[in-house]
Amino acid sequence: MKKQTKIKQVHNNILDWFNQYARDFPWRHTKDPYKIMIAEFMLHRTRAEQVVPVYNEFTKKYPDVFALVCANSDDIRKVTEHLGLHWRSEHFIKSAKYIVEKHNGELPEDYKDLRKIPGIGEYIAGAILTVCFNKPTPVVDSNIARFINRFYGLNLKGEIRRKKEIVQKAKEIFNHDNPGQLLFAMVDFTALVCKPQKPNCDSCPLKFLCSLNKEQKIVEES
DNA sequence: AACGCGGGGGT
DNA sequence: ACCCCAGCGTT
Repeated sequence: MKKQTKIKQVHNNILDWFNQYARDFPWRHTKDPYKIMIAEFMLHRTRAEQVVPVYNEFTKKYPDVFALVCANSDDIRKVTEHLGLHWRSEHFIKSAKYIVEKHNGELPEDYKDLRKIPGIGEYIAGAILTVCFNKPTPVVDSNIARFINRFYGLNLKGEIRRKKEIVQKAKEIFNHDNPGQLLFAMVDFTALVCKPQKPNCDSCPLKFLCSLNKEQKIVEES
């Protein structure tokens, strides 16, 4: 068997796992950056299953940024209100106006330009770059941060998401020829296996590489 | 670095 | 009764 780097094994094991256990969501069938942006606004601190019907209604009603920019703000609010975080409905309106005015309705492919769009932060910018434009970019949500902290035994505490060590590891992980698929795989893996509480270490495809597994150190040393 | 936002589902 | 969720903007 060919020797692989650790990061290659992480990629292979995660993607093999993903082939079998991937969740299916409507925004995973498009690379339209507008729709990815809409999905990510809705997924902000909100469960994916809860977003599905809202996303479907929203994208049917406002299929592109030009439809959205013409929309009535009360109508937008009605579609999105039962997602909670009510102030988010302003993001839909402000981002659409900004994209039409500054970018002629096209989402930019540049990180700094994406970050200037109202409501788009580090995570959403990274998600758009990886999923829509296939540009390797470190994408760190709270789940991926937790995974990195565990897997590499960093033992960081507090607000770890933006810490240098976490971002550096994320950079290595997302340096991949299909970073968008890797993001979806990481999201599902950290939601279903490497969960916040009671992770399913027994069925984990990375258990023999993980710092939580004490046997791993023996394997490495032998 | 830390906090508020928020309804809804899981445990 | 908690805890957590594909984060962002502000302090």
